[in-house]
Amino acid sequence: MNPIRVRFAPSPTGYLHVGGARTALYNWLFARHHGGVFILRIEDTDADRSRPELVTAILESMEWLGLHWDEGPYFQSRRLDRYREIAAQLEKSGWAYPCFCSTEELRQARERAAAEHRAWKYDRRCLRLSESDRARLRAEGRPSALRFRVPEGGSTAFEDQVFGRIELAHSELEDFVLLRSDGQPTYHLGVVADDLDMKITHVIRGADHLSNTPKQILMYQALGAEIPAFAHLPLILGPDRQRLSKRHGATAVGAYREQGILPEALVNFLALLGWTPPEQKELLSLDEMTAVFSLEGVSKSNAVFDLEKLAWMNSEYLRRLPLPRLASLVQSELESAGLWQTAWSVAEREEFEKRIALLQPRARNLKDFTASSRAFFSDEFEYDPGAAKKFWKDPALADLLQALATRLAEVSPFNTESAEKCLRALAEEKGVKAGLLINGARVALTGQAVAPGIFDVMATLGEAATVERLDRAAKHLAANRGLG
RNA sequence: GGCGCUAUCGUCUAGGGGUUAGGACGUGAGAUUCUCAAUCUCAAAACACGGGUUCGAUUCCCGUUAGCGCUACCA
Repeated sequence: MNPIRVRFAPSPTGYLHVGGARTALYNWLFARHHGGVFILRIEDTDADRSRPELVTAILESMEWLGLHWDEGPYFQSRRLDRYREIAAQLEKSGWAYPCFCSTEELRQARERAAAEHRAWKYDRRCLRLSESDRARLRAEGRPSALRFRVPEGGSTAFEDQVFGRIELAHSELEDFVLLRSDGQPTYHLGVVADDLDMKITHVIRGADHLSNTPKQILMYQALGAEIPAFAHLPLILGPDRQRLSKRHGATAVGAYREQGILPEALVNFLALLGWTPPEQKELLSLDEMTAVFSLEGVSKSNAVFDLEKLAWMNSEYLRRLPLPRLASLVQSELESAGLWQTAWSVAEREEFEKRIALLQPRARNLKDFTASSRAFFSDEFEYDPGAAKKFWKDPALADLLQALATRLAEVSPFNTESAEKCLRALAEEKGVKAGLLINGARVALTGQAVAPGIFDVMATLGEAATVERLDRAAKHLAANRGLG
């Protein structure tokens, strides 16, 4: 009867990274699959590390991925009174107590223990303080944090939707801090209070919180509240099996966007990192995933982020992209590369789309259009040295390309077929292999060793540009030959 | 160190008491060919180790090892 409510709760201490994005995605899919509500919450209780501008960046990345939220974003920084209220409730019922120990003395105690290879946890000395001790310390102006009182014996267990039964002895837990001495709530207080108030039914988050869960369950119990279901997700690792971090290169969602990755490709790739759809289908849209998503398909072991597979998936999506959408994406690329010519936006839109259609089957990412395919959108391009070395070796090429330019200038109508007929006739006449002319022309027309079929390139570029570029290359070759 | 979790090709994974251990990415070979990609065909590639349980374990149990996580007045 209870509607399903889930949340994604990033903290604005960095950009949205791929691990967070996957957590958001699974929450989103779970909500959509069950017709539930997906809530976005910003956990910005760490005033020192939280940066407001990162909130905007995170929201943008979510939108870009297509993960729209139904409620929020809620900000923890705006709910401080509520946390203090809950803290007070816990203190009143004896589940929490003030701690006057300074962070400095605690740090020293911890270090001493570590040096002696002793396990250490807070010794609860402040729990033993009498009312009068507390009153005295307060009168002295000693600041205090509020600690949760973990039950002495026994253990707390729960049934994780992914990992199964998890149990932790209370002796392993220390009396953790709920409220810092400056009155700011800690993560544990924030999450529990929010998940409670927001009526979250399923907490789906990274497995790094697995060991935190018993603490939170203890808090739910202390508050007499209903405990939500938990589902922890295996972590995403770098190629060295270490937790993904900056030194692995791009980890932020935005960085992949900048590299020319399509959001649907990234989403699909991330979905498969730790989840297997029925039938093991690889390419799925958000809608298809929604239809079959289930926590049962989630894996228990960490997954390595494989850039190669992402690149492959991106090319699959790029090839399937409807032309108008691809065209507008390429337009943005060209604009930011300073290659956009406004004329294309109106009269020559069709011409523009023809070029994109020609390039589309080979594109691996959006950047290809402004990099290796630059010659299709600008007359200013360089001859790739590797390409020239590979296909411009033959000294006869200067004359051959010049002849080709001359011949092609007379072809009418000029199209794929007529251009091919013309080139092959010339090759035969000169007694050279067509490939020599073809590959030589490829470098002349595109500057690259790799490009679509040369006759399609010619037809797409048009007669004037084709002739001009062949002529230019012939002169370039002749000049360089002269220099020996 | 303590506690927790995990363990199938290089990577993502399917499977599960008896299978030629399946798929995808990547890799290699071939076909095609004007380059490259795509496409098609083929190939190499895995049950971490040791004990049990069992007629039979990759699968179930225990241990070892390894990896990861937690062990903060970070989240």
